[in-house]
Amino acid sequence: MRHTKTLERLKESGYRLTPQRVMVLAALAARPGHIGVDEIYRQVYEGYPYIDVATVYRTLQLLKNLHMVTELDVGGTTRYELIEADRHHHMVCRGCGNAFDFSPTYLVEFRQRLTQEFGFQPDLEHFAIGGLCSRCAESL
Amino acid sequence: MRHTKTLERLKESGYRLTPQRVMVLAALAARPGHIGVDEIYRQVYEGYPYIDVATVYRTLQLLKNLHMVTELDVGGTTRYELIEADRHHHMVCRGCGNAFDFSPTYLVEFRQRLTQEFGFQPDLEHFAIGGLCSRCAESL
DNA sequence: TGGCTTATTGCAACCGTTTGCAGTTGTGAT
DNA sequence: ATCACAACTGCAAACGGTTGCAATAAGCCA
Repeated sequence: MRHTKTLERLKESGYRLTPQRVMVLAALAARPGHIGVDEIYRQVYEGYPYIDVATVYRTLQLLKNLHMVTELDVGGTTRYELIEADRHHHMVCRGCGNAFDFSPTYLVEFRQRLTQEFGFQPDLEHFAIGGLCSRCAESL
Repeated sequence: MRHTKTLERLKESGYRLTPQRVMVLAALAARPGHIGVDEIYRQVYEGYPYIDVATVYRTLQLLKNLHMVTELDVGGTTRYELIEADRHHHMVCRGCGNAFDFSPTYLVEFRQRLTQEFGFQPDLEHFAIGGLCSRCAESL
């Protein structure tokens, strides 16, 4: 169970461990990578047809605030991913829609300059950048 | 008229110069800075009550694709801005919601590394980053 | 175990944005 | 000036996501 620790953390944070939340987390854990709300909803629905989309959205919102999932905009559709130990950022290709990872070290210089020169503290935890991957760039 | 050139460019690109489009551009030009769809809609409505929100959205989408406006997400609400000669990026404060500008030079190192090491070509034209401005950071 | 409190849920209505469609209108050619 | 045609519009319906509310149930304590 990849999400057992996440469940414990939820409880420790003072939130209730409802079946709906467990099932949403199970759905997130079942499929590695970025998964859409509709997929989560469908999977939970299989085991519990009384589930409401609103609950799925509220759960995802909660998990996002607790930094347990990342919200990621992939070509117009919002997708979610369980946060694992190894933090990374995303490059989302506007050609094929795939998401690639890159290390936070790529942004340290950028962050430093904004902080030093403007006193601005950028949110870079869940940072994603659009663009064109090498394969799609070739096939143009 | 700050947007006369934009109008000409629209026509040159093969798009029709409809009254609705002219009025949307006028609304964008009337107020400097970032402006919301509702404000644009209301202002156009004053002079032409048959205008539909869908038309406003479609026009903004078109102008965005032609790189004549920037779309900017300021604390959950989407805002638009006419692109003028001096390009800049945005820092959006999650405390006060204000948007500050910074020069594209801040991102050259970041872009170079992504391109060289992954072959990924990031879209940085209309780049915005969330965070906390110095004033809001102080008052915490 | 049972009862209390309050977070959480399902429902339905809502919001901002997008889309299909049939009618309209800008534009370029005649 | 008129015509023809595709681009464009307004409308209404749809979409993804959010919110207010009354009913439910998780967690805690006795």
